[in-house]
Amino acid sequence: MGNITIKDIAKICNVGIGTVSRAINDDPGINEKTKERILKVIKECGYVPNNSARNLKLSDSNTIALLVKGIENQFFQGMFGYFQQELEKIKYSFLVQAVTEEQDEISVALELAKEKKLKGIIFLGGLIDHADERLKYIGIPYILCTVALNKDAPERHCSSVSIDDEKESFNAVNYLCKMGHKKIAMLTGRETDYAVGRLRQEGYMRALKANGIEFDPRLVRFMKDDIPEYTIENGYAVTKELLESGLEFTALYIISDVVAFGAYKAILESGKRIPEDYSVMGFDGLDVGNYYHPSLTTVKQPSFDMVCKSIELLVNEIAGEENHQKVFLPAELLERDSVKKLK
Amino acid sequence: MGNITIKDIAKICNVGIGTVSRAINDDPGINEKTKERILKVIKECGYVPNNSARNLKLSDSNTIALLVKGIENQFFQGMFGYFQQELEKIKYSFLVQAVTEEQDEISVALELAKEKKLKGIIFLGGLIDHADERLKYIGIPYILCTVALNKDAPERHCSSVSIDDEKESFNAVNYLCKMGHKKIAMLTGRETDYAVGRLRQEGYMRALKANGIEFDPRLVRFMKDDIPEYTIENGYAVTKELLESGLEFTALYIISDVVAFGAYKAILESGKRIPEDYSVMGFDGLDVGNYYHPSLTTVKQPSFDMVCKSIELLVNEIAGEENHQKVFLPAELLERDSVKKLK
DNA sequence: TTGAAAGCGCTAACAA
DNA sequence: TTGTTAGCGCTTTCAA
Repeated sequence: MGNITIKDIAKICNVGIGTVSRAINDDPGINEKTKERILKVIKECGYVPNNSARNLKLSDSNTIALLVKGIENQFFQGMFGYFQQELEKIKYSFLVQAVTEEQDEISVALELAKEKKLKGIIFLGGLIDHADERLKYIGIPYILCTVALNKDAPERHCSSVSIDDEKESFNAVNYLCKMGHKKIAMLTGRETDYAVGRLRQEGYMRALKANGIEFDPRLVRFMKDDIPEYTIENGYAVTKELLESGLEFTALYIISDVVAFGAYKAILESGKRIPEDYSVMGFDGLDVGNYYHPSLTTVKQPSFDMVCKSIELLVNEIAGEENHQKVFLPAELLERDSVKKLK
Repeated sequence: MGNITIKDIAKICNVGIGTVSRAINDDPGINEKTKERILKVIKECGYVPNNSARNLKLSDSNTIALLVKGIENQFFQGMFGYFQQELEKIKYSFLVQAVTEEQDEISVALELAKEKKLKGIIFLGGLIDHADERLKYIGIPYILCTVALNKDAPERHCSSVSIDDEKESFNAVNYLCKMGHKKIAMLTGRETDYAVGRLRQEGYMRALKANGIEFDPRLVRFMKDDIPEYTIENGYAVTKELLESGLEFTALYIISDVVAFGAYKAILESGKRIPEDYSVMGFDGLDVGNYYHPSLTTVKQPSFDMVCKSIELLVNEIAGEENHQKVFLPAELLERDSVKKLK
């Protein structure tokens, strides 16, 4: 019996469907008594309005959607709550749409925008190295959040919010150098990666140079192609290889915290200690890093600020602002216990 | 210009809207040439069909929805892929809908069922201790997956798939006893919990009894009320208190792996070792437990089997089967490195 | 192989 | 304060 419609309710209550609609939608121009009576019947019948019909009719919603490519990404997950909370403050409703690895986020965005009559879209992840011209058909404001911006990347016709990957990576490695490390290995993205992985590697190389350290390509290790990219499994496998190579190093700089946790396992399992034998530095600033032993020193991405800035830019654009901005927010080095100072 | 409709396309192509619809939907009864021509125009115009209109018109879909309460739950996340893959095999489309802590999963289910004309719903998490009579209005088959079934819980008018929490918990603690442990502490759910926490605690107590060990209530610790329930933070806080209490114990049995990771931190931070000073046993069987040091001995819930069985029951019900079943699947004890054999 | 038209369930404008 | 009605964009008969 899932097929009761507004018509049935109207009939039962002996009113017009317009009146039922008014009761449902808290319309001011309705008699309290009538409303109560209708609501009572609705409850008794278990009537639920059909959202498709509603969306179809409504000329616009007040909804902003968050399109997440990589919903399992812990760093992203930490941001959902912030989005929800901040969007609620300014009276937008909020919708999270997960996009799988295989799905095309542009198609999803296009469809969703129409179906839900969205006011705006925030892309979280994905869209890395292609600007798709179909985006121009989207017809509503959208913004890219936490998307690594390769300098060679195609120009986009929208605003974006991210960190400056090259610079923050430089700072991280520079910190390791200042702590006395001279042999610093790095775990980065896949060898073919031209986004985050490349940018952070560039920062690494610049920091070495600035500290007069010669770059040793053997100390840079790429995520394996046959394992999902930024995972604990991949970190474990790559670190194990690095350790077995017999190459000397005192610090290991890793492109993401999750990968670093895999490195922890490989190091500890080999009988070595952190940070006594190897210092480890991560990137992202996941809370869970506090709960590893020793707690992970890392670069914390300003997720809350990124959320706020993204919303601000998007809302401005919804309000008519036409200038697109590329905003880079500063990250923060979190000194915890996994890096040792060398004399 | 996000407002192109099927009508516009029809006009441009000089055909009826019916023909455009046929082109979009791969309808057999359409001339190949016409179809190509229309598809070309559609692409050029960036036309995207409106799903609301489509859903409204369609008399039924072929979609099964997964309603997840607690999308951040790692154990659940591990199941998404399985659902996707298994549902695809039998040609159902698949939809994940996250339900937040505050949302009412029944309302969400009711709305979604109508909006998307669903064939069936799988509830993952939530719905623990209340059977809501509104569910009878849902009008389509649904099933409860991984929901702890308290024996006192209200009778439900649907099938369910889960493990036998009491029994598996008994096995886990019995194993610790067989390994020579006599002082076994337990970390369980909140003190007010009447679902998983209570059931697993009952298993714990029965195992102690079966092994002639006297129950010491001081060794049972509940998740703190001011911290999200099954989290690493809570595990850390509770374990820290337990350690500081000075109570003696050689093994710590923990209601969930994630909570156990928090316990790891508290133990290691206090200068003690696992398993030399304290053996630790988790519950769930998360892969990530392999990457802690030492790897976590735990009870693995048969997530893949649970997915398959849930789908099987649901599909049978969609096909007309009327008997509801409560299925309990066996869990598996994963012996890894965090439990030491005492002489 | 095609076009015209009905109607899915709802909201909102208009009339009463 | 209420009922009636047009029409949102689509699919699917029915007739041509």
